[in-house]
Amino acid sequence: MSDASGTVREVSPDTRSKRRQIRPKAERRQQLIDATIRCIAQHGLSAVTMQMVTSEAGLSVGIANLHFESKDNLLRETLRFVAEEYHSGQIEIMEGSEITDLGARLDALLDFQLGRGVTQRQKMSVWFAYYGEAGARPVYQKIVSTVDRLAARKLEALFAEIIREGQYLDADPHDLATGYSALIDGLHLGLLVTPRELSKRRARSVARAFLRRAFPHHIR
Amino acid sequence: MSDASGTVREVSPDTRSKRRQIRPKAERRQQLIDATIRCIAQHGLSAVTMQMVTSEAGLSVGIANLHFESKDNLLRETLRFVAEEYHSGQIEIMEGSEITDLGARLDALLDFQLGRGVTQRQKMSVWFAYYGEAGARPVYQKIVSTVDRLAARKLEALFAEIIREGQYLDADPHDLATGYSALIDGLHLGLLVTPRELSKRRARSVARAFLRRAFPHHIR
DNA sequence: CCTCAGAATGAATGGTCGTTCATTCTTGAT
DNA sequence: ATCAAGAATGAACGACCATTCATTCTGAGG
Repeated sequence: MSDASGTVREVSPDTRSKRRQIRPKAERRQQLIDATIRCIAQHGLSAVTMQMVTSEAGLSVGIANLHFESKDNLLRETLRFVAEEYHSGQIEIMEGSEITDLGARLDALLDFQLGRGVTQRQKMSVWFAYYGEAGARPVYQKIVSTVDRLAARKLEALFAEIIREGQYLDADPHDLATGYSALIDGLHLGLLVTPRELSKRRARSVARAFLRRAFPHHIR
Repeated sequence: MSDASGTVREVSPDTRSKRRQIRPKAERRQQLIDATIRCIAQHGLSAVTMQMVTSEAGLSVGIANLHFESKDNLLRETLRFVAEEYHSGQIEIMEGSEITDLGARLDALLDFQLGRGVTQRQKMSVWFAYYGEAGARPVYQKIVSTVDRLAARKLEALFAEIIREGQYLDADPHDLATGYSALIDGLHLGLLVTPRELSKRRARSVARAFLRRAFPHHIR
């Protein structure tokens, strides 16, 4: 459990140095954000303390307030990082020019949204920890909705293209995009809260079924 | 500042009764759970304190530890209450014998899930506040998954009935039920986090579109 | 080799939290 | 009217939190 006690040592004798290291500000900030993500995933947002985060990062307590002005700020920046990572990943796929086939592009998006990178417990925990507080904290709402809006627009545009290409009548790209995004969110939630009853494999199959019913000519 | 010393007295000793009231244990417990729900919705789970909850309930600090043994226990019981309220509402609709038409029953379910009672910000906030911590707290996972499982089974059975009645080929009730539940969860999330971009009206239309694509003969 | 700007440290601080329990008060039975 | 049972109170306590800042240490530039 507690490898902090020293049971698990750094292997390389070089890096093991307890000598204090001076590193550029940007690097330390990222180091602390990464540690914060791990702490939220392991202990829950409400149990995260500055001591916890800084010791997880292998640094001293004071450093968090040196690079971020406060705990509040650290948490805000951590949310911003996770949100932007997720949404920029989506947008990259939707804007990328390597994939020309629309069906294949949709598949790539689904792979990203329910693939290894995103559905790691760590990231999902952070994601929903903030969602849980969003109702009471407008700041969180703003951070999420800002990046969300752009991705939603891009998804809607992709769907519109597919609808045109497939001649799908009475299919509204706006509603379909909203439904698909909600479905993915809900599946993430299921993977987090009831992992016993929902495997990643099945989550992907469920999402794919949604797309197949909407765009039968493009999916499978 | 120091009105505790007695400088500010009750004005009208008769009507302004701050007289302490003795009530049965069950009533006090519910009173505290209700107050907890309001506090979580307003301040976020991580900001909730015992003082906050008890003063919201109009009672003294000590009372929470009298009726629940600890804060942890109060929070657990609050989650259990909200979870059971939501799921028993669903099950009542799915088991009820007043509605015989399967399409109408589906509509009633959707009305409940995205209607006034459930999508009040208060309830949604509580819901997702706990989901956010669920990754780190197995107790929460257990509470949710226990009630969830029963509702999921009932939904699956309803879907199976509809599929049989409508002769919907290659429609898997299990996958459809998972997808529908995830969609509803995702829509709740959207209503909570980005209420500006998703109205209740549109959320219902999106969910209805899902059901229509799956069961075209039953919905609309 | 020396210097010093500023990165890193961690003991100390003040504030807030959950919890306790001696005391007060209410109610129903006597 | 009296009393006992126990519900309700809130001041007090100890623990732990975020934040500060005097001090130590580092490494690039001279």
